[in-house]
Amino acid sequence: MSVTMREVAAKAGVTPTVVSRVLHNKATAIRVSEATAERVRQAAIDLGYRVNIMARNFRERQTMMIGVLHGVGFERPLLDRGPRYFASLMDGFIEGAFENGYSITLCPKLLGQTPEDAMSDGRFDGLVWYSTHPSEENREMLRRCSVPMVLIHTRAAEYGNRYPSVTCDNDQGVGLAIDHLVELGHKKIGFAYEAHIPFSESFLRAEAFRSHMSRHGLRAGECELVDASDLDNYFAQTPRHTAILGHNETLAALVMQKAIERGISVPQQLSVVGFDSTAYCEELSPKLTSIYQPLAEMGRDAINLLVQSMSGQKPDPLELIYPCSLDIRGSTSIPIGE
Amino acid sequence: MSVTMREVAAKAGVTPTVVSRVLHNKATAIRVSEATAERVRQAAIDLGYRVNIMARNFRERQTMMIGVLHGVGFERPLLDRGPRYFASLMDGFIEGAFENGYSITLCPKLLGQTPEDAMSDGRFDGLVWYSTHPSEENREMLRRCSVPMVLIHTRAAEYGNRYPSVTCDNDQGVGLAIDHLVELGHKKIGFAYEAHIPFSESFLRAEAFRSHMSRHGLRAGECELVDASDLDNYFAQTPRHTAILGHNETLAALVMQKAIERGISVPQQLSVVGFDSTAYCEELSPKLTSIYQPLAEMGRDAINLLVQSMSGQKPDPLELIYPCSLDIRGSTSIPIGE
DNA sequence: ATGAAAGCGCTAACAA
DNA sequence: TTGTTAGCGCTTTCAT
Repeated sequence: MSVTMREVAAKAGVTPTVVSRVLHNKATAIRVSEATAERVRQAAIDLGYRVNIMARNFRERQTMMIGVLHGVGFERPLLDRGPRYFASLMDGFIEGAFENGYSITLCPKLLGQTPEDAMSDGRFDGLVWYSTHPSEENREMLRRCSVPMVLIHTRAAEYGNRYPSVTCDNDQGVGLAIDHLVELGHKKIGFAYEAHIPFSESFLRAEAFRSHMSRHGLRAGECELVDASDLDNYFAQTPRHTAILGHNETLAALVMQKAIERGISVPQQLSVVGFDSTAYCEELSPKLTSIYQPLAEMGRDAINLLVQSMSGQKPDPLELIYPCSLDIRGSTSIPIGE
Repeated sequence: MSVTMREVAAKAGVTPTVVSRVLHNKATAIRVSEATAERVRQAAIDLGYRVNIMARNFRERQTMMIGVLHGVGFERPLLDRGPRYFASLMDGFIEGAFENGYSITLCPKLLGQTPEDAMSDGRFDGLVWYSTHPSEENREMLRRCSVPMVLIHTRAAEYGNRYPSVTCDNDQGVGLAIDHLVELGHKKIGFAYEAHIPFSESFLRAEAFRSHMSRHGLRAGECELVDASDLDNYFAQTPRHTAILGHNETLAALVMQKAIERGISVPQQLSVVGFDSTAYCEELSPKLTSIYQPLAEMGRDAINLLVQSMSGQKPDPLELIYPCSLDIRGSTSIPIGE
């Protein structure tokens, strides 16, 4: 197989301990004579020695790997097209991890049978949790997790401040969107979300929706909540809103598509606003007006919090909350006939 | 720390050997009484036991991880915007790896100091090599690599058929582009590439360019090769071509941008064709006509070849070559005044 | 059906 | 300055 430390030691006429010290110890505390050290280094080169990282990781109980549980609780998204939420996050993860000398591993469900296994079997020094689905199953998973973790789109408090978190300011972001629509003259505004998939953030955003609507003296009752899985029904009659805010860019895109299929023109007859504002919004037709959250930056900073946790520090701050902005594109305009 | 096998064994009143057999052996050869097995399983659950994967990997000399050396020999590309070459490949890698129970790790250069380290230190069961930069440094790296690898965009023969490879049919792809331009009526066609970055494929594509030009009886001398790093100069005077084929989508986009900056309209005054045809081509204005290669599929199949290598089989076939097609978009039209 | 023993390659505490 | 020893947690012969 490949060359081990023992062989290098033999060739240099020393013990493996010395080889380890010469090759891998911090320069300060080597305490090996330069002559010996040189002999060892030469032997290592001659033999093409390379440390067995798995042996070392095993002994040191660290892997320099950060795991991203991918597709747990939702479909695995594509990177090369379509909604770019995950791709944006990944860019941030990669940047943050590489800066700190960590690598990023995308981990399928079946690795180690259950996600819990992948989380707790020593494979990773830390984990990124970006599933926004707070099912009992997922909560239980987080509870049992024994490695440092950072939460994205879930507040630290939801899990007893056990893990640091990175979120955007949903309330403020939604406020921007409502303000924009109200300024355009909209009064009948709906909020589309997936009723059967309880994203943590859809509650927050729905709540923000209600509060900002009422701030403008607008109605935001049951009728203003549009179930995304029931859009066909919704559009079967003339929509009861002149504008719809989607819980994320995927949903907003779906709303646009379904509306257009029904012959409802966007933005003339229906304005649509999304949440996320990635490059995907630019690809849609019309281009989607969307609330921007700095996903790549959030991903990078999440890794930095995680790195703090992994090195035993208490992450400071425990929560990072990013303000949103609004990217106005072609999917919003003044409402018809007003 | 976390629960070890020894503790489970103690609780169940057996030895670690038995625990290992019960919990991790293939169902067939367990050879443990059902009563004991049940006791062990219960003890494991009670204690929340989870195998230490690093210990196992170390012993078994396998990691179930596939490494993607990322940004070696080129800038690390973004996933969420811009040229989507790497994102498309990644989608394929992820799909192929997950299907086979492997995870995908993106590995920064600094991991283990040199890329060679990351390649040969036992971290990965296999590697994907998609750097198309055949520098002497890179060649040396491949030579020293001691784990199974699959090459993308580099033919197996370039490295003595030591590794399987996945490529597209560059000649056929370029042929499609030239045919398209000639059909439109173009005669003065240039090929843009980065003269100072010797991508393996730019030689092949340049060669294909020459051969297909001459098939049509068109000139393809030095003047038809446009150095992408010198585009400002090229466009300082009226371009000597009515159409330019870029070595990849990034370059083609750059050609378009530089032309438009100079007030040369695309496609009216200059037709542009790219290579790769990802979603990025749709984002450009005008949308970029481009040679399509099925990157995601290629990535997935590359992993499958790699998995064969990793399991000790000779990959069959050793080379996979994919035909290209041409996606005609808005960046090509009939030449002006002809 | 179960156990004992060895060892994967490395590093660190301790000894010389 | 160098060596000895032990052990990380697991799996696998080889006994019993």
